[in-house]
Amino acid sequence: MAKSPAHWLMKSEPDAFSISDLRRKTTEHWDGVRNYQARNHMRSMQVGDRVLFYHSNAKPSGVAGLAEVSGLAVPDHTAWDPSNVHYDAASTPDNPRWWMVQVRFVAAFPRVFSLDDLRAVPALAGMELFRRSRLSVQAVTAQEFALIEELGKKGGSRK
DNA sequence: GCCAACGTTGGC
DNA sequence: GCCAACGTTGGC
Repeated sequence: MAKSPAHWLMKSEPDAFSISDLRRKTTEHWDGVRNYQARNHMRSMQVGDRVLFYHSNAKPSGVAGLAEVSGLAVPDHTAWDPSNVHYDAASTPDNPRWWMVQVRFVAAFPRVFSLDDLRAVPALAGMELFRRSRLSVQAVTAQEFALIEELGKKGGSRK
């Protein structure tokens, strides 16, 4: 049993699904993840785990707000739909390959705490984000999470 | 739009 | 099991 709550960073392209979308919907399934490491992270998540909602491919990219895990991983049914962009014929209802958790909106930062903002904080220099930039679901430490929560709520730069 | 990083696929 | 080719991610 992992210590609870754990802390995560989850990426979404805001054009597809943003922190504002999550605020409007309150909860949403985090579907479409097609990377094994990211999937494994989701399968280890517990309800109540805390999440940094990260906007990727954005202007600027960075942490846009906070969420929490509100539902354990379940099979990602979008993998079974041939018309879905994330369709994967290798995933079946009998033997699902891809999974998704449910997340719940917690807070939106007044401004995105950008990559530049993150890089400017020495205590965050060890973040996986800087080494594994392509991994869409990452673990963060409780210390990193607390610092970004504090700084993000104050508002990042306007870049 | 470019391109570096890197995960996946498939031939052998 | 190796590794080249290929596709995707994501910052810029």
